Amino acid sequence: MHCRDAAHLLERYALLLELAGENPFKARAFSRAAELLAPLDMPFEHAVAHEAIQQAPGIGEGIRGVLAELAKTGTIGHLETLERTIPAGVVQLTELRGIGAKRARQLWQDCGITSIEELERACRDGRIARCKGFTAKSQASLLEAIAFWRSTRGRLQRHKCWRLFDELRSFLLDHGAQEVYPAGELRRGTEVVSSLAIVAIADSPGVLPLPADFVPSGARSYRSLERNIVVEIVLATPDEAGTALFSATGSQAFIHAVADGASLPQLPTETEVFAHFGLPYVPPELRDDATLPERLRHGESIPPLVTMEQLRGMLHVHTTWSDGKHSLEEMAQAAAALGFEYIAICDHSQSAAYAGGLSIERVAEQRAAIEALNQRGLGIRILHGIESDILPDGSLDYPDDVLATFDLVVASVHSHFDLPEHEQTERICRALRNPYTTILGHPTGRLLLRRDGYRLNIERVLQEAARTGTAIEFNVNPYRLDLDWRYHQRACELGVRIAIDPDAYSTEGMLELADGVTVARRGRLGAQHVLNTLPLAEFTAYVQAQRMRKQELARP
DNA sequence: GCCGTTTTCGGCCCGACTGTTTTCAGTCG
Repeated sequence: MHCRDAAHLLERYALLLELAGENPFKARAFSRAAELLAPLDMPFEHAVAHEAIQQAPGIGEGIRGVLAELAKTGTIGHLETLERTIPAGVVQLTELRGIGAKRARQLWQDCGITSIEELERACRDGRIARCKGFTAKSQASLLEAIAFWRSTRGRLQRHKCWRLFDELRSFLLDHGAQEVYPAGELRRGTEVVSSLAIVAIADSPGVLPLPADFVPSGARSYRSLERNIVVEIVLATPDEAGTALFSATGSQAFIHAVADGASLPQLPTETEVFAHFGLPYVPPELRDDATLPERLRHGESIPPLVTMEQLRGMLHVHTTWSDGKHSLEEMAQAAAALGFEYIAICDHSQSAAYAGGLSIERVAEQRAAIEALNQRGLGIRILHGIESDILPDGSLDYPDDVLATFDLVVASVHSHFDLPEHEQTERICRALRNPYTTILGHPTGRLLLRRDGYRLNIERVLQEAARTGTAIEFNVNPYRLDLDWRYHQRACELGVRIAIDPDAYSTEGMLELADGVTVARRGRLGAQHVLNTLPLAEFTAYVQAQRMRKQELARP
């Protein structure tokens, strides 16, 4: 068992304990153990044998026993018992916004609700409003939460889809496939994925076994509806690999525009498929644009899109100084190993108490720690940044003399999401005018398939960013992918630089940059539009020039 | 369940928001 699977079971255990009415802090203790294990990339059995895990803070006698049981038997007996006593539908209730373990338990025990479908019927019949602790108003908001839940079903954030792809890829490679490629939306870079397409290459694809849940859906394609999203596997020989990949990648409208009614020739590479139709190779990220083939035929060329290799700086990462999982040194070393020239540590600021935000004293201590590491030399330059909360009035979270000590400032909204659009916009614009704001972090605050962004006039924000010379983040956390790629071209038109940031809480989080670059390419970003493609010297000069310019602007 | 003691109980990242049980509990970030 891999550590991440063990962590998954422990999280599940924590949730079921709480649904069973146990002390929430007991559940939290198991949840913390899961958080400890989740980032470890090793077999769970190895991790458990480690002294560092056995003696880690938060791991005591009870949890040690559960870990030992899990390592020995591959399961947790008590968890299995809970799975039998708590209906699966009750567990699912917690997927609704505004429903935690307490309320799910209440709906189950007091109102006899054991699934989301039942809850919906009960809300429509007005029965929930009569339950203790609920009213007509909460009944209405439950219906809203159910509608939102339904609208997000059958779609996955990209990292979850990659996990599913990796699992199926391993299976196919183990069973005789020579190569396995992602296609469809995952390859095109859509921010969420509703159907996963996979192309498996084998000399004799007819004899390739597939997981049991796949049934035929075409001549050489198989489909499963038994996962969170629709999954399609297309089998092809090496000679027809290019065509299979081209077809499975889509979009359908793009394929039609390329082939213009003609049938597709079976060819080994996609480049040959495009050449057959007199076109240059079109990167998958641009293949939602069905008018592109026609424009290419009329002489338009494909813009050069940013690549992972062009990124020089890893901006906006967290460490154990606030709520990150890895130390300053571990994060810096990991970024160095990925070939980055500089890394900007941006832990949370003092108002973010829930995330261990840094007091002014801690800021100074962290600065000294970073200087010491830079003295030692880790093969990467560490910049001292901060992710400063934007306070409700639009000011930043430290006085100017403290802000001036940072090498850069990412300013982000983490509270008061519900301001009216005009107030929220003005709040953010005020933060943009702050001379020390280098980058506006996750500009809309959306969490994909979880919550919409705050109400905001994005055009006004982009214009103020342009006027003040402030960069805007493209936060590649798979839940965020914020600023939405649809606004990237507008930002570029206005001359606003985009910072492609991992917002990583662990060294693994840094790896999400590569996939984030795929999504950024969808917004047609080129290296020249991206702030952190600048070499270190130019980056620091940019920050200095930006501060001076803003101070000029601030003068009456 | 874990932890640290003003050591064997009483806290548990902290503040905002929401709805309503009008004085707080549940949820969220």
